[in-house]
Amino acid sequence: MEFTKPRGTRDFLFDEMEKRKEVEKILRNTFENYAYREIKTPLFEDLKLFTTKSGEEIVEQLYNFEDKSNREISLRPEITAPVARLYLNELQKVAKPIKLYYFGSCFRYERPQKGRFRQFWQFGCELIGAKSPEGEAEVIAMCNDSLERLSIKTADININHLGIIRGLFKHFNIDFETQRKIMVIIDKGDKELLRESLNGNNPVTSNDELNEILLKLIDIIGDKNVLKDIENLLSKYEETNDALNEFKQLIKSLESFKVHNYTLNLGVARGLDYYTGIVFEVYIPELGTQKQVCGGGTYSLIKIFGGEEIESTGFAFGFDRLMNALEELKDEKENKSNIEVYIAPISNDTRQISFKIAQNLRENNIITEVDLSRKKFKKLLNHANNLGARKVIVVGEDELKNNQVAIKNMDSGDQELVNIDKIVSYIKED
RNA sequence: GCCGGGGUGGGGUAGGCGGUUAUCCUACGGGACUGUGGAUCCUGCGACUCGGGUUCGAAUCUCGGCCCCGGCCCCA
Repeated sequence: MEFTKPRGTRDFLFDEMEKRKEVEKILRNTFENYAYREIKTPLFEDLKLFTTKSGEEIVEQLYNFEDKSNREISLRPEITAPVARLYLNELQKVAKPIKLYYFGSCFRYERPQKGRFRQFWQFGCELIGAKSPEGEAEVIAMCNDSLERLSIKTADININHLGIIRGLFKHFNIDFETQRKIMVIIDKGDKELLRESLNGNNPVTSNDELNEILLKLIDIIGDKNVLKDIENLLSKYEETNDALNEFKQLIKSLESFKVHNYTLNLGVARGLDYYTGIVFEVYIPELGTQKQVCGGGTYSLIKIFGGEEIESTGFAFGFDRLMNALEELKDEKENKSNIEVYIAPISNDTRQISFKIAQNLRENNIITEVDLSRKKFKKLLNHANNLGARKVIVVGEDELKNNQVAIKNMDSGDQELVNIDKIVSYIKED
């Protein structure tokens, strides 16, 4: 074969697109139900937009290039930064809070593996300028709602408040560089590595008291009852009070928003310093190594791009991983075709009338296929069967003399004569 | 960027210590069957990922590229 698709990309065929559209529809309905409205940003942006947000190191994971006027351009690796840019360009004077959502593909030059592609889709949202625990709670509620509507029951939402650990850093006067190192290690979720990094031969910080608290903190995972443990642990560090209070309010609001399926997990972190409030991640254990299907949190990103200080809470689903999860979790139900009616003209003389019947059905939103290949009648039934059509309309001369056609139910094999004028109502009734 | 396993008709596969025409299933086309499907039979179409090497001879052995599947790194 001459051409193959580029590494890490995929073609989607009919059945798969059908499923993806269904998921997309559910997510759109959910987000719009919470009064979010859709935006769309370019597939490529100035390279600087992404390096400013994430550092020069990410260039090696970007699809970047110089355009014909020597502009440094990059395909977008995510949509948060473009949204922040859009906000600065267009939305600064719009009444807050602003709710927006997006769905589009992103590009990363990475090694493909399970749940990771070079072109992939993100479905995400931003709540801009509503920094409050209840704002964060509603965002999480919408995330939870999305998963429920997709019938994903094994998803686990892990929530943390980074203000807590930042309060500790402040208390112990930890410099930014060290903070960042610790955050990165916590983010990895590797407790052994953390222990080694704090207590080993070459510790990132020599503050024993801090180390001990950190090691205890990241072990705290559980439902809202672990709040007490956290409070006990932090009672003497008043720099953590504000964050802890916000955290408690968040949890209270979560209950009001009817979110019960969540885990408080002080081990969820982010390596980047613009996260200011809660962070959360959703895992689906069945997915294996790339089990994270969603990440989000509250951050102050816009200031980095030169805007006024404003906080935003958002998250994005890895759309392809959601699809993987649904595939993984689906119960064995057969892939039913959506073709409702197949029209089989018995002879060449009945073709034209068959097309008229087809158009009539389609005008009534009945998914209809009609033979266009001039196959023999027997083959037509075979084909209709392979397509999974529910009903076949047999258009033959004998019946047409009485202004009738035969409609065959492909499940039962039964067949009835129906007047041509009654076809639509006959199909709809069934 | 690193480590492993792979790549045979459209889809799924057998063969693999080199040796005639590369196996089977399925799909697709035609037919047995002049207007009734999922069956049967016949028949047609159609493949060794690419390039170099070893050899009289490579799907098979060897090296490299590309791609796929796992995993590591990374994950904004």
